[in-house]
Amino acid sequence: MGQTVATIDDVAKKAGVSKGTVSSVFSKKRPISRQVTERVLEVAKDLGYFPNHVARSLAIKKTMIAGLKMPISKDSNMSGFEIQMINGVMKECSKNGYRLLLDTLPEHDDPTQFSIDPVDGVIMLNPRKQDPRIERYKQMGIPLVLVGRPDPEDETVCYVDNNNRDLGFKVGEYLLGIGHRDILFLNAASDMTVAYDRENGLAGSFAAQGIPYGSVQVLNYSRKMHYNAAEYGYRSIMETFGKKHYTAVIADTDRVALGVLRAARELNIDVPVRLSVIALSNDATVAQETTPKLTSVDQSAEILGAEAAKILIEKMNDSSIVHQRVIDAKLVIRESCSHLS
Amino acid sequence: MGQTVATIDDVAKKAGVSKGTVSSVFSKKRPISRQVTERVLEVAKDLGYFPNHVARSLAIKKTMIAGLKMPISKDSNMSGFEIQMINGVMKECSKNGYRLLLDTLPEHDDPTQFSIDPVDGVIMLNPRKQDPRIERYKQMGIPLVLVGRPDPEDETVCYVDNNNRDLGFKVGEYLLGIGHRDILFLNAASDMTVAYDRENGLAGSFAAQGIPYGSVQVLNYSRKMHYNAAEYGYRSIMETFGKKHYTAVIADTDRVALGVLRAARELNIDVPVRLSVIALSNDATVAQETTPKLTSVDQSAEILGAEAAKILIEKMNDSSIVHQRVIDAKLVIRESCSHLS
DNA sequence: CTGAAAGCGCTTACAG
DNA sequence: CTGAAAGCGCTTACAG
Repeated sequence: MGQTVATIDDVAKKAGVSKGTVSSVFSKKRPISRQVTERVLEVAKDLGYFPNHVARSLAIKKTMIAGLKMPISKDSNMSGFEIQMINGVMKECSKNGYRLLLDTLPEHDDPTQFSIDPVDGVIMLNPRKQDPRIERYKQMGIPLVLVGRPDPEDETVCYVDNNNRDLGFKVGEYLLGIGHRDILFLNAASDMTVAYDRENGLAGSFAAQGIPYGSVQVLNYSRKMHYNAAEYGYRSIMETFGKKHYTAVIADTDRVALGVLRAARELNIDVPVRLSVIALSNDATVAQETTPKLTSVDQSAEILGAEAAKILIEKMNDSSIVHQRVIDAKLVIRESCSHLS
Repeated sequence: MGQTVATIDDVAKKAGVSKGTVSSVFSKKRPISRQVTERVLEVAKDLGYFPNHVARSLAIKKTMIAGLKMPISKDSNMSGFEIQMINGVMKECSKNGYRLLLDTLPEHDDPTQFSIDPVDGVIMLNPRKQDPRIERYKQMGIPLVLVGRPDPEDETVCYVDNNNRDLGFKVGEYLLGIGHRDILFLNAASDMTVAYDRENGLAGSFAAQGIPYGSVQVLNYSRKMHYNAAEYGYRSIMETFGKKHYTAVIADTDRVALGVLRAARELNIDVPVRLSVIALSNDATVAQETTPKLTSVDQSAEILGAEAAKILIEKMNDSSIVHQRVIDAKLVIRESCSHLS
C-alpha cells in the first residue's frame, strides 16, 4: 500500500531527461555526458530506483538465467550425485554471469500450464524415454542440454553423459574377476535410460566371459515403493537376504549403498567378507568415510555439471551448435568388495 | 534465424479471437466458451505456442520465483549446512508452487549494476554486519527473510537463526565438563555474526564456571587464506599442533572437522584419546560415517531453510508481517570427544 | 462470454 | 550526446 517502487519514468521526470537517457546511464549501452549521468544517478539514489529485471528481460529477450530442471521427491534429499552436479553447473554459470533457476516443480499434463520460463536455456537432468519435454523446449526456442542421453538417440540434442554401458561393463568385469557370480543389482528406476544402459553393460561383461547372466537379480527403484534412496537399499537387503542368494550387491548410488551397509550391520553381515558392496556413484566425501570405505564408480558428477553448463552457455550464444559428450567413469577400488573364497 | 516463437498475437489472429480471449483460455481467469477454448487450444498446439513467463510476470507483477542469495567460493563446494538448508527451502517452495532462483553471483559495488531481480521475495544467507543489501531490498519492495540474524538487531526484518550464543555456550560447557581447558577454536570468518555469537557463547560458558578464557585460541576462516573449509581445518592443525597447546578443537563446520581429522591421521594423533574434536554443524550423513563418529551440533539446517521459506511465502502475500524465529541447536554426542585424563 | 485498448517497465532504432 | 515513440508479450478493467 502507498509505498510504491520507483520506475525509470519517475527518475526521467525528476531528472528532467528522457527515459532513454536514464536507460543508457544504467545500461551503459550508449555514452551519456558526465553531468547528466551524475544527475540521473543522484536522482535514482534519492528515489531508491533500481532497474526492473523483468521489464528489461522482456525488452531485450534475454534473462541471463539458466534453468536447471530436476525432479525432487518430497521426502528424500538430493543425492550426492545431484549435489555435485549442481555444484559444477553453479560454478560455471556464476563464472559467466548467469544465475540458476532451480526448477523442481512436479510435471503436470495440462497443456495450458506450460510456459516459456524466464530462462535463456535449460539443463535437464535424467531425461526419460521419449521425453516430451525435449520437443517442447525446441518449440519454445529454448536451448537445451541434457545430463544423460536422450532416448531414442537424437543427433540434434546436446547432452553430456557418463558412458553408462561401459560403467556397467567395468563393474561386472571387476566383480566377476574377484569371483562373484550371484549378484543383486539395485538398479535405478526402470524408465530411466541410465538403468537400461548399466544393466546392458553388466550383461555384456557376463557375455564377454561366457558366463550365464541368470545369476544376476535386478531390482528397480520406484518412487511409489521406496521412501528414499537409502531406504531402497536398506529394505532391499532386509527383504531378500537369506531368501535370494547373492554374494555381492551393486547399489545404484552411494545413498543406496549407505542403506545396504546399514542393513548389513543390523543383520550382522560382514562387509566385505560375506558380502561385497559396490556403488555406481561416488560422493567422495561420503565414500571415503564409511566403514569399510566404499568401493564405487566415480561419475565425475561435478565435471558432468560443469560440461553441461559450458555447452549450454555456448549454445545460448549460437543456438545452432550441437555437442554430445560422453565422459568415461572410472572404478575407484576402496574396501567394500573382496575376493570370493 | 527465421524460426521464431509464436506469441499470443499469432494465436489470436489465426483463431480469429482477441488476445484477451487467448489469455483467458490459458490463465482461466475468466470463463471462455467451450468451443472457443477448443479452437484456441488447437491453434496454439499447431503453432507451438506457450505463454511467455517474462511478459506475464511484467503484467501481473509476480514471478512465482523465490530468490536464494548465497555466496559461493570459486574453489569450494557447498557445505553440508548449505545443502541441507537449500533442501529445506526447495521443498517448501516446491510445495507452494514457487521456483528457486539461486543467486551465487559475487557482490559488486557499482550502483548501476543492481537490479530488481525477477523474484517475489528473497532468502539471504549469512548476512554480514551492517549489510547494505537489507536496506536495498526494502527500497526495491522485495520481501526478505534472513538465515542468520541481522546486525545490528532490527525489529523490522524477518529472520530465522540458530541460537548461536547458546550453541557456543553448550559446546563450551560440554568440553569444560569433560576436563578440557586448552581449546583451539576454528571459527567462521570474523565478519559473520555467527562467528561473534558463538565465541561470545563459548566465553560465557567459561565465565559461568569462573574459568579464565585465556586458554582458548581462536582462529578465523578467511577466503583469502584458505582454499576451502576442509583445508582450513587441515592446515590449521598442521601448522599449530605441537606449537600451540590444546587438547580439543572446535571446528566451525563438519567440513572443517574432516580436515582436522585428516591432519590428525597424518600426524598420528589419536582422536579422541589425545585430541577431542567437535563440529559446530552436522551433516547427518557425514558425521555418522566418520571414524570416529563426529560429535557435533545439530543445527537443523533443513528446518531452518524450511522455516525461512515458510515465512517468506507468508510475507509475499502480506508484506507487513514480521517473523523472527530462533531455533535451538542441540549437541549430538558421538565418539570424537573424550574426557581429559 | 468476448473485444478494444491501455498498461506493466524497460530498450532501441531513428532522427537530430 | 539526447529525445520521442514504437515495441517486447502479456493482463485486465471497462464496455457490451
